[in-house]
Amino acid sequence: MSEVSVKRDYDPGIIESRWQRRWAESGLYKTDEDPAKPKHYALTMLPYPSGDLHVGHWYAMTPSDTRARFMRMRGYRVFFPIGFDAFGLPAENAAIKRGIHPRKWTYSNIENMRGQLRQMGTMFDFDSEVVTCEPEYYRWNQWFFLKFFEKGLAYRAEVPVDWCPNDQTTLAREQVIGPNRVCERCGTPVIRKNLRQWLFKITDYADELLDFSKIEWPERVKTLQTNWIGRSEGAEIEFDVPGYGPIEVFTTRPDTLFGATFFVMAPEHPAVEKITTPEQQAEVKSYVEKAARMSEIDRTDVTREKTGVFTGAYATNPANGESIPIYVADYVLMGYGTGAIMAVPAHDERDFEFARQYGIEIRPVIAPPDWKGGEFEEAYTGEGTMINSGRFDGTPSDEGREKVTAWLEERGKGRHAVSYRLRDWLISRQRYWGTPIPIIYCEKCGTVPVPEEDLPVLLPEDAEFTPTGESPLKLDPDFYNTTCPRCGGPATRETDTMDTFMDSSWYQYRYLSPHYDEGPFDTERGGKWLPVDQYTGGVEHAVMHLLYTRFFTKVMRDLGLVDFDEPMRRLFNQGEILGPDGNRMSKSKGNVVNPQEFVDRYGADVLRCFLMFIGPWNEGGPWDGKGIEGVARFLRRAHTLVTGGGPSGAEADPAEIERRTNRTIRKITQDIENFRFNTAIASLMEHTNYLLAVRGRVGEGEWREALRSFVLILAPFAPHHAEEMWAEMGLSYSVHLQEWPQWNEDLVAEEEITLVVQVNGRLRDRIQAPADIAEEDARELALASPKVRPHVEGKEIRKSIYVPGRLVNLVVK
RNA sequence: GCGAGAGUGGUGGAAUGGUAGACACGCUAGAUUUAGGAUCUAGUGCCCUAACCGGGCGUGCGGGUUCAAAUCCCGCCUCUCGCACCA
Repeated sequence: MSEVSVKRDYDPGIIESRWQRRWAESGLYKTDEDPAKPKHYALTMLPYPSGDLHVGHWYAMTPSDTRARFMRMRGYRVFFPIGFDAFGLPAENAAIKRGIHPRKWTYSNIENMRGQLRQMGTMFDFDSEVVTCEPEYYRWNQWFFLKFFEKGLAYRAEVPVDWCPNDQTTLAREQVIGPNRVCERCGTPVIRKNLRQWLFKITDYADELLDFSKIEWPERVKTLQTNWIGRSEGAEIEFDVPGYGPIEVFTTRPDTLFGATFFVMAPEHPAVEKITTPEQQAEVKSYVEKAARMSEIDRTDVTREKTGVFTGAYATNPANGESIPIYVADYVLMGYGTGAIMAVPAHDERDFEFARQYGIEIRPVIAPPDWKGGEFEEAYTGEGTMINSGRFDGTPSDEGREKVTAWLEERGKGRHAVSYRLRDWLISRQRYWGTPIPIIYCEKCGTVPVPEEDLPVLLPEDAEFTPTGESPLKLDPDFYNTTCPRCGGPATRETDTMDTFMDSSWYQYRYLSPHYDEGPFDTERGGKWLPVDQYTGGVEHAVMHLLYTRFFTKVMRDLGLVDFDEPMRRLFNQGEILGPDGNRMSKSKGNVVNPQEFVDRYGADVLRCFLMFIGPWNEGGPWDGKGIEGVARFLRRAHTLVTGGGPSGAEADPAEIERRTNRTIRKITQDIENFRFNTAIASLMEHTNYLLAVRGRVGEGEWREALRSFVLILAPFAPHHAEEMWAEMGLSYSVHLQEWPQWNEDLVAEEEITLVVQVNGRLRDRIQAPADIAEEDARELALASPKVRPHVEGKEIRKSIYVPGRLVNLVVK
């Protein structure tokens, strides 16, 4: 068979779609439920149906698929589902722009992407597909909301919230990104508003969320979540303000209490107005107003000089009875602790800076080790010995923290306290395309949850959804006006919809029984598959989706729905594939790479393998399509192994073929286990090159055996090619139902090795030697080398190091 | 400022104490071809040498440990990401 006809033989357009059809017809990827096999739930993050699958989807999904296929061949029953995160803003924005309904836009995208997902050649179980904008799905969002409400985990409160002026909705704290505080979706800087909103009490689970002992997740994600939760331990201390009453502060350093020489309140603190003396009223008022006008970005700019205003009032330090001045300053934030602090300039950098500026006493109360007395040039924040602290003088500061707290507690002036940076999860959104919050407001009965049997509260199809800043559902009288389920009187519905992160917090459970209508999922089936064994997705969701879904699972456990604590046992973060210009791919930058043209030209297998080959999966990087030719060549050459000339002789060493095959099986197995797809492909290439080199010089039996193993280990990477080759070898359908080949460690070992000879650590020669050569023999061999001799002649050999099977290093002088 | 990750040929990358640059891209030469493409063969870190034989240098920079360092330790530089007045 000539090379030309071989080339025509593998036409990806024909061959790939033919196998895809056959796979679908034969139900090859229907989930294997065989209870005798160990289970493996592999999950890739729920994609948003944005229109077309872009190369980023391929990058995220196909290596996951490769690993799922591998697990299946290794004897696991594998559940590998897919679905669509179908609610959310882009649908609405597109709908507004094009004048079509968000549902229509979303479904046509889903339709489109379903076809493209099949083109990828994945083993997704499409029967388990979940579409989150379906009433049969969001009904259970509402059900969860009701359960949360019953448990006191869902509540409504007027809170300062982040508002995106572009998307015209509130955002959760996690969805405000970076120092510039921009919207996670659109990049617009957010503004502050006070609104009555629904929140989930994720803070109740803060401590448990800090415990990662039951999961194998990347350190990076665990650190991000830990920092996000921001637990700090300390004390709440009451400072009395004569004529007003006690005001509480939170501090992590109660041991420095005696050094508090002033007191600061956040401009938003509700007591500010009440404690301010008449003479200071005007100045304080103008400062507070200025702070309110200032943007969040300016307000939190750390390089800015500290500013503040004296209120005229004084607070009493409960430790020593001293009166200290109360300031209003914007470096104290209302959103953390109690919104008021005791300022200890000697031992806090910010307080130090402020005290210098306003000429306030800086009194050391913790003596640094080796301190000789004298003024502080900067705040000392480390540990030391307590001084100027009355009865506590001489106490080490770390001990002092507990002792001072206990002392305050005895006198009813303070207590041990823990503070978190984590805020409750704000779930209200003032947009149309989301899950209606199942709450009814009745004048007589107040806030009434929609009874479970009335779910789902359907999202009206014909609402006017152009954003106005108000919830669109408010403008739909048929939706808005209702009757109270309790008293039957006139009532109105909650018109906000839920954050779409609600949908993705529990979708992995719904996949198990997407049409189940007696609960969010069939718990019996859950017992057979849960929890997720291997999750893969981008790190950008570390403190959003990945925190929310852990929270959800813990609540679900407390509701008795699951009997474990963590949703996903293992997590792997793949990197992000960037545009050719090194920037994130986006339509506006015009740097989006469309996978379709590569699929058309080379086929899905080539694109899959190329994406796995370009580098370590966790690193991502800019797209550079040039190297794809190399992968195309590799698969073409691999294919010619079965179509090209067969065995015609037996000159090649059969042991060598066996050894190489075993070694490659071992390498590929270990690489897939460790997500090192790039080196796996490299060794497949190497093995292909070797097999091509010995083709025609191999006995029939060895050749077939070598090819069989090769096709099996190729199968997870290039499923179409492998299937085609398998069929061409006359083997029975399907390669994907075969068992993963075993390697034999004894057959991997080399009989002969390249012995490296160094003199004083410098490479001088390489000598072929038996693998089990003894030290003396190796040294003798080395000394006999004509390349080595000039470097050792006339010199004393002081030492020789022998690394068995690798090298000899002669140390001479 | 704090925390994490990274820095290796023209390019993507491999090697986690023992042959630096596997595997590819690209490039050069040759074969095949009317030509181009495709394919095949050989070469390809840099420098000295006409070439060979040799040799030297080389993993961001500087030092150290070791028979031996891209890899371990100390100090610095650069880039990327995250957090950032959190009391």
